[in-house]
Amino acid sequence: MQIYEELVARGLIAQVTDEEEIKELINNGKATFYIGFDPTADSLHVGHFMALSLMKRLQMAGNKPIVLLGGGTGLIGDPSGRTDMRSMMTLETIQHNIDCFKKQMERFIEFGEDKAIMVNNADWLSKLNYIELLRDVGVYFSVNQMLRAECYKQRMEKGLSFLELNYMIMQSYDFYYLYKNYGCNMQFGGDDQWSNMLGGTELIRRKLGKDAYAMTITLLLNSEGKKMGKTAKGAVWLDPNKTSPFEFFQYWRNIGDADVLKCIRMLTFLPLEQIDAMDQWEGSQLNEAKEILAYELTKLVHGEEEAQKAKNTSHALFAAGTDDANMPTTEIENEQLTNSAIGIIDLLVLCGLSASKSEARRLVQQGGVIINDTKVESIDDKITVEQLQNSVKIRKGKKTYHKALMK
RNA sequence: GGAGAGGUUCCCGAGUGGCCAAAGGGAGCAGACUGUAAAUCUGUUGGCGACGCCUUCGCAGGUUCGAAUCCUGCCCUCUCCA
Repeated sequence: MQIYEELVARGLIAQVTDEEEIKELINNGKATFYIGFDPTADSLHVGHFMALSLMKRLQMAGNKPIVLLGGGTGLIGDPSGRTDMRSMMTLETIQHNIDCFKKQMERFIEFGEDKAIMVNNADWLSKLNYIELLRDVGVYFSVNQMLRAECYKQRMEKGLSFLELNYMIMQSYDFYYLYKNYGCNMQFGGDDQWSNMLGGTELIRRKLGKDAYAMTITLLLNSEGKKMGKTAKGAVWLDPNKTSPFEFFQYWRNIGDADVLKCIRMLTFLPLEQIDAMDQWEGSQLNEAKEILAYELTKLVHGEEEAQKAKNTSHALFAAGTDDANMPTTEIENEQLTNSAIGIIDLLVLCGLSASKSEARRLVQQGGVIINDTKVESIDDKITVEQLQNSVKIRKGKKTYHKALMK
């Protein structure tokens, strides 16, 4: 099976500008393609991960990837598919985010001569001259068409600033620039980037009379149509300091039944035959599939050792219910004790298991706190130094475990 | 620039002088049921030294015994006109 066919089989392709041509290019390793990453945060997330895996897949098939860091476009902010404007970032923040991105990317993609290259669009975008740009590039864009673009739909109600409207032009210019200077003939990206990407192919056609291609990756949606890779607290990050390998593992371990196979297919590098075999699984057998998914992804992102650890912790907690060394731990200082003990409410707050004492009280009153396998019955319960010296296992709800011990 | 509408708690959205820490829904959290799933049901969702007190309804002032609600100024958004 060739790479294009594999991408289709994995359900990764959302839209393409010219199927035959793209198939021909990537199946024969003739594509030089780019994917843009705007430095919107100090860590990559699952959406970026998908793009990077696609990049890796194509690289393995002999194509040449260009990672484009959006040092310039990040200054503008992509309005695509958003209901409100992104907050403006300072140059320093953007630079910091770019540095963070670089480090994480090097884990996935091989950079170097004849391998992948990395560029920053600040290098050319920030040098543009307004009047020149308007005359050279601006003429080729129809405002009427831009406003009709799907990605701005939501913004037509809430308001779209001129700054943001220009995002599409910048991204189109990037493609044009890379085409001219790096022979980049293809752009990939999330499906929400479709309009922006078409802007680029159109610009190349109009300015150079050449064809370039674009292809989008299916957005990872769950069976309810919501974007995956997000929790109530925010994105699932690839940075272990923002989302620990265990949390990361658990996120995938707890995926809905209806979404497991799709995720395995789209996100892992497991052979398709093996995945097709899992397709038959039903009911609680899916737990096994979820574990495979969680393990594979944790391995890709955090390495085999961390993946194994996360898996062990998960087993220890949910299967056996015993203690484990990898549990998040809070050390209690002497000053935090009164009469050689600490109230359960204070302890919960201290460990970050509750945002406030009120929340902690509620939690206890609703029977959601278990200490060392015993349910806490009263909000006045105390934990003594002796207990803390041996370490105390706190369980909040069904899935959150924490350990507290004396420093 | 002109005319109109509007900014409410995590989000949507009610409330137009006291009964408002603010309806309803969504989302979250906890409990039951389960397979660490989904669906469903129940409770809960500003803070604290908690039958009380403090902070919150765009921002800053003012009127009043009392303001999310009335007045003044400012900021922001949308719609129509230019």
